[in-house]
Amino acid sequence: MKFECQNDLVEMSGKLYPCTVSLAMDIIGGKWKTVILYHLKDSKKRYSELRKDMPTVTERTLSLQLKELQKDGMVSRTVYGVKPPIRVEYCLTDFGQSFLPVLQAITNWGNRIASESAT
Amino acid sequence: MKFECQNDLVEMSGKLYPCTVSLAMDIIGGKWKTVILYHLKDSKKRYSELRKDMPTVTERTLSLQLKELQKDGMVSRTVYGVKPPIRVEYCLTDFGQSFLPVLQAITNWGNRIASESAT
DNA sequence: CGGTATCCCCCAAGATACTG
DNA sequence: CAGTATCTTGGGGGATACCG
Repeated sequence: MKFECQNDLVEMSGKLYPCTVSLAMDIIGGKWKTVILYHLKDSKKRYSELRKDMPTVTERTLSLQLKELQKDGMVSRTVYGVKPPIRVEYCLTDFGQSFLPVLQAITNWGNRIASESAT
Repeated sequence: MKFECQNDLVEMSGKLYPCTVSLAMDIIGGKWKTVILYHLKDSKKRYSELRKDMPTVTERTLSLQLKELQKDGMVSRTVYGVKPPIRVEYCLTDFGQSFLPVLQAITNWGNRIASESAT
């Protein structure tokens, strides 16, 4: 299995990374981002649906992480209505979709760890 | 692209995770772990070689992250010699090797981001 | 050579209350 | 319904000096 990352300094949105692996991890790192992306992988979801999918994340954190995912172009946010109760839907962008192969690899690996340790 | 994670509470080494994606990210999350694993993917490396590969990480952090990777069974540490100067080699374990497909996916994705933004 | 020890700072993330 | 506002805390990570 041979593969290489771009192993020079990379600049992106004003940040410097030692390599492209580092850059990628800055976008999807943190405790919750991949979990959010996982729950958006097959369909758009409302905010309240994400909360049900992830009962252990706080509102504040979910909100902040969604904002960062938007800022990085991974997720889009669409508002329906203007007076409360409004409806907000989150959806993977095309760029977010490009992450799906990575997410699948992470998911497979995580499943394998859990099942092997359950032996 | 259809795939599912084990979406129940998972327990691992005394920690509780909401799903297996979360579990996987706890092992490889953080600023440096994937970068370290990247530099170990093809061959074992000495501590000093890793330092050269990653000039922007501090000694303390490199040391701490290597310890966590060992604790999680991703990396093995072998010491040669007993009196300074000693030689220490770090190497992916079999479990660490199982992470390579994920690392490859992350690498490809990171490269793609960097090249597309460089347009 | 391959690390620790020490000190410090920032901020990710939790808890809880409140709002347009 | 879909979030902010506030406050708090743990610990990840940096800088630097030192050690077996």
